[in-house]
Amino acid sequence: MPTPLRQIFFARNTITVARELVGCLLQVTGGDGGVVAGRIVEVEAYEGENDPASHASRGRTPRSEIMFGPPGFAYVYLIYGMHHCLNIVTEADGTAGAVLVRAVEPVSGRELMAARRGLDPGSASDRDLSAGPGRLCRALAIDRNWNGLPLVPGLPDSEQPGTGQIRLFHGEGPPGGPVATPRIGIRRATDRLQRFIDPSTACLSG
DNA sequence: GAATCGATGATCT
DNA sequence: GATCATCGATTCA
Repeated sequence: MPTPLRQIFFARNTITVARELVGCLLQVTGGDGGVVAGRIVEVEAYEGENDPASHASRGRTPRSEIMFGPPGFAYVYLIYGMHHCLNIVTEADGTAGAVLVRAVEPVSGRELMAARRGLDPGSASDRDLSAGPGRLCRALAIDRNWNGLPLVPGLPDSEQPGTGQIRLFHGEGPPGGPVATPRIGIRRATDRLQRFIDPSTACLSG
């Protein structure tokens, strides 16, 4: 396994980080000890107070506080009462920003992902397993207990009960670079091309 | 295959 | 009380 991405990777402009995350490997050790990994194929960049679609757009609140903190931590929240979304905090400490991980292509632990999703591993497509932020969190067994978990080595683990470990590794990006498109499922700032995808995969949401 | 719609709870006004 | 960075079941074709 190559060297994990370190905190300095995330301590940069949110859009730059989002672009460069496409193709990286996401490896998750669940609270149950199961290990799964996927290649990131779809992300969205959410900036701070100048991005109307961002949870940080109205300044610091109990929920958005994590986005203003140091980079390389998980921001996990519940949406529509039933789905979790995984974000990675970006920018320097004090500046808000995060990248939403919207889809991964399963690389290992496919059977465990299918079991967690309640699908038959034989007939489920990669897209069924982990395309879409809610599906992805389900397949990776991530819930809001993981909020605030460090995703990079060298930081003190927050030792949240019932959580595991997330690590990211450099990977092969798309040949022509990631493609920028409008973000999905939002109402504000829909003109911004801040969704980045690997166009060569069938494992995309939306 | 495309369109529609309900579930369900934290967050913010 | 309205909103929401979603998903899956259902309906119609």
